[in-house]
Amino acid sequence: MAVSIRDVAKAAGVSIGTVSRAFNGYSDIKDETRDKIIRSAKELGYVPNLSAKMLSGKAHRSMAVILSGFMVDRGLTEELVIKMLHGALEYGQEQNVEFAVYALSSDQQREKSFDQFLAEHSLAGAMVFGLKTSDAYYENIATSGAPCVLVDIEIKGEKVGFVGTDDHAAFAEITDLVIESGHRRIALFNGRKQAKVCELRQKGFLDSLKKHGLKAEEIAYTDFNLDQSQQMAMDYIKENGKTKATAFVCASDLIALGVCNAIRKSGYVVGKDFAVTGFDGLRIANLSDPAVTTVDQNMEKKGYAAAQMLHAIVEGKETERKLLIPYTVLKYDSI
Amino acid sequence: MAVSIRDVAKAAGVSIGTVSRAFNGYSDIKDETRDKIIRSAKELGYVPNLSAKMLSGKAHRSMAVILSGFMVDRGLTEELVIKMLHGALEYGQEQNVEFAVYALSSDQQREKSFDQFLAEHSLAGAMVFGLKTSDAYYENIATSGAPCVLVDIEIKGEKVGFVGTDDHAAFAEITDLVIESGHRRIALFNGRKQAKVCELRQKGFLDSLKKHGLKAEEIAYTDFNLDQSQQMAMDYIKENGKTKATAFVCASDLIALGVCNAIRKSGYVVGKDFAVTGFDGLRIANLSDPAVTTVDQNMEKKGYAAAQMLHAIVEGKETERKLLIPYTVLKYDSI
DNA sequence: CTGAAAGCGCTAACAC
DNA sequence: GTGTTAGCGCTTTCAG
Repeated sequence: MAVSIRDVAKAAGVSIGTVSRAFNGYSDIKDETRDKIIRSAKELGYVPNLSAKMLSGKAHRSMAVILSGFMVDRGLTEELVIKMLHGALEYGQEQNVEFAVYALSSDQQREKSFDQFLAEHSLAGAMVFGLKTSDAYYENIATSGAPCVLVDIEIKGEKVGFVGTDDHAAFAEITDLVIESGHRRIALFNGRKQAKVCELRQKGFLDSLKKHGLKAEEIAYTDFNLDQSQQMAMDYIKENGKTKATAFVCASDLIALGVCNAIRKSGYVVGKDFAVTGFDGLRIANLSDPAVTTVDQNMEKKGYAAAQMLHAIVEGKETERKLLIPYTVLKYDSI
Repeated sequence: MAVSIRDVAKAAGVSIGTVSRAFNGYSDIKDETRDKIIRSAKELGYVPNLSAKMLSGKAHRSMAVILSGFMVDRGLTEELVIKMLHGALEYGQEQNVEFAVYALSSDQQREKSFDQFLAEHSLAGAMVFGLKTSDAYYENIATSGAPCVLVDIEIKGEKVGFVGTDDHAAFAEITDLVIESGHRRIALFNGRKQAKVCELRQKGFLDSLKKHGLKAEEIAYTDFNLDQSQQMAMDYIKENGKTKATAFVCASDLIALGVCNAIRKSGYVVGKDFAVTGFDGLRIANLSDPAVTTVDQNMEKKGYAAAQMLHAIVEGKETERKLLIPYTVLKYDSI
């Protein structure tokens, strides 16, 4: 058995209560006594037992970042996940609060409710990333009384917050850009039809077209997947050449890169024969040649803001419950 | 206060001991009683308190993945981190053991020893990724009695395991490839001089050259960083043109991509005027044009294997304590 | 099969 | 200032 507070007390010749006080920064204790206790503790290699601490009321109450669907949607948005984590964990380090990261599959969410998960892990709250409307927690969180901040998917609830991007505005803006560069026949290569963000992006796309008196030349749905979008674009270009859409507005950078590949493989030049835009601001979009015009979601900021909002909710502070993080349009030579 | 085992006991008209037994799958309990208990528990929304469980000896004992330097080395190897996590967490889901992920800075490692961290979080052990020899845990883990598996950096210790890549062999192999493609004046663009892996890779490089009766044309050190390597390659090519090295063997894909950019910006063609190789098997290496010849470390397998090894050590099972995961040479048109 | 009771390590009154 | 003690929620003997 590990060394406990009792061992320290014995070694220092005091009672366990005194040891406890010494460790919890109480002032009503003689410096001398405290020093002696600290010294004995160090010698014995005493490590306070968190479980016991929590049990006796002193909630350590850390927070968590829950990644939903992390194991399923492999490789889609690794960079976004990492950036979000960087942001969230940075906030944690700055404020000296600990964030543990967990990946929870749909099945795991079904087995154990959001509240149960938090309770089991003695968590004061969690921010959730990657949640889909079909996930068990989607319903779950709305009715849970526990502090929760969602990234990129909005749910209303007692202690629930939301941090996201104005997908509609961002997408309208990038579509505007394509139109302003002279294109009139424009196709949308969207992500999954069911996804909330895709719905918003599509709406932004259509609203921009409407504003300019245009109509969508084509709307296609993909799995946010490079190979698939490449194949679809390949087929489309083979069939139509340059007689139909001359610009491909894509719902993600991965889709856009697939389209770029298709254009090149079909013997055309990206940015000259066809315009392509992406969405996300992934590094590869910039490394591609020509660099793909895209919208940087500022995912790191989102992670940071979500952590901050969660912390505020947990602490019972007043805070905005809905936050849209400014995006950045990155215009490059692909249009 | 949340509902406790006592409430359930009262509701079901039994004692708390019986409730405990019912929940822990003991056989010596009447089905009828168990059903009643389960039902009451569900009605009351009972959630077992993990802290109490642990305190009373029943160690829940989950494991952790500790990311060292995650907040510092931003953007370097996101893809590798994610792949490692995918592997480790996949093992966790398969075996139904929970892995929590923590990011610990050098400072945090200094504040609290590895053992303390584990104890505080009631962790049975941890796998550590991204550790450097200068990190506090490097010394710490060797003397710790706790189960630990390190990825890509070897430490010996009582319950310490290692999962990595045969960097020496891999690097010799890719250098062989460059030589076989006809190059004779070959430069190494390495990573940080202090890094263990860089030492090994350099050795592999030199051994391959020696085997073919060649000598290094140039050895340069970078920070595993695209911009920096690009600048260095730029300067090198501007100064020497094609009169010196005609091939750049790089210690990472990021370095290689920087070199490729430099070659292009200098008006030369990658794979024709100069050969370039990378290391890591990042996706961008493949998306680049021409795709960069590289070595896939199979990071996902490493993560999986590390989780598996850790689990075995924690459970006290016999297991290999050192594992080199096979790498895959990906030959493309950059050489 | 089930109840009663002794802790697990710690905190927080309450004494002295 | 410091010792004493009653729990926190749960598991686990030990009786019956």
